[in-house]
Amino acid sequence: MDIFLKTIGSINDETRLKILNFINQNGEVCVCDIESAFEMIQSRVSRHLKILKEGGFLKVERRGRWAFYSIRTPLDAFRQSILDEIAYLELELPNRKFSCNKTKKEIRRC
Amino acid sequence: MDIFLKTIGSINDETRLKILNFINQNGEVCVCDIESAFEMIQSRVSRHLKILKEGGFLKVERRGRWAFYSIRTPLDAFRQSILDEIAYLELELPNRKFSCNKTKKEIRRC
DNA sequence: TAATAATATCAATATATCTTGATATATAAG
DNA sequence: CTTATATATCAAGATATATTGATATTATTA
Repeated sequence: MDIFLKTIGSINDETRLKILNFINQNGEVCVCDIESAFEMIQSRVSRHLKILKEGGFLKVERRGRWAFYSIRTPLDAFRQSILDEIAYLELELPNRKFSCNKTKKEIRRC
Repeated sequence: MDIFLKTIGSINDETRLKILNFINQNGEVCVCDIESAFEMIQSRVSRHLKILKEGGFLKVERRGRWAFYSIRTPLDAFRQSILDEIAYLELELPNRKFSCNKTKKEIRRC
């Protein structure tokens, strides 16, 4: 029950739907990717990512200075059906900007 | 998007999960059935039922003094998957009490 | 080791949602 | 036609969630 409500609560927000869809389309992204693409302040992005992670949709992997967020795999059927439903919504998503200070080598590894 | 958020918002509440599951198990119920089974005041029940209806999970049919709520049919695959997921949660549900003032004839019709 | 960059967390405020009690509406019964 | 019953809606207060700016933490670079 608590897990279910945490899952549902995590997608009960327009900003998080867009972020989740953005990651679903772009694959692994770091916090600053979302920050620059959505033009949101860092603390806001970080908080939303945390909520999506605790909702069971995202996983995070730290490499160097960066925290790379991506869709959790394997994803259970229920969360996958939610993800599919969100993909249908035709949300207006910003383009990825690659604006954080990664070296070419670091970007290549992403 | 707005419809999606309304759907998600409607199940983002412990009380509504229980009410939805109660209706899913008991079939058509009137407001007072939920009122007595859950020992909740009427305005609270009425409000939650409205939200579940607007979330696309319930339909309502007025017969006589009563408003009978039931799972909307046909239910789309996404909402059905949510309903199935909720059924798995093993929520503690109260028993139905049949305590409102229906005549035997009226109860028979339910 | 000091400075910088990326991220996380906290406190304050703003906004949304839930609960309650009061009132409105509609139907049925006396 | 008046009263009672079932339901819906509203306003006020309580609770939860979102946003922002400030600060903390961690890894990297100079």
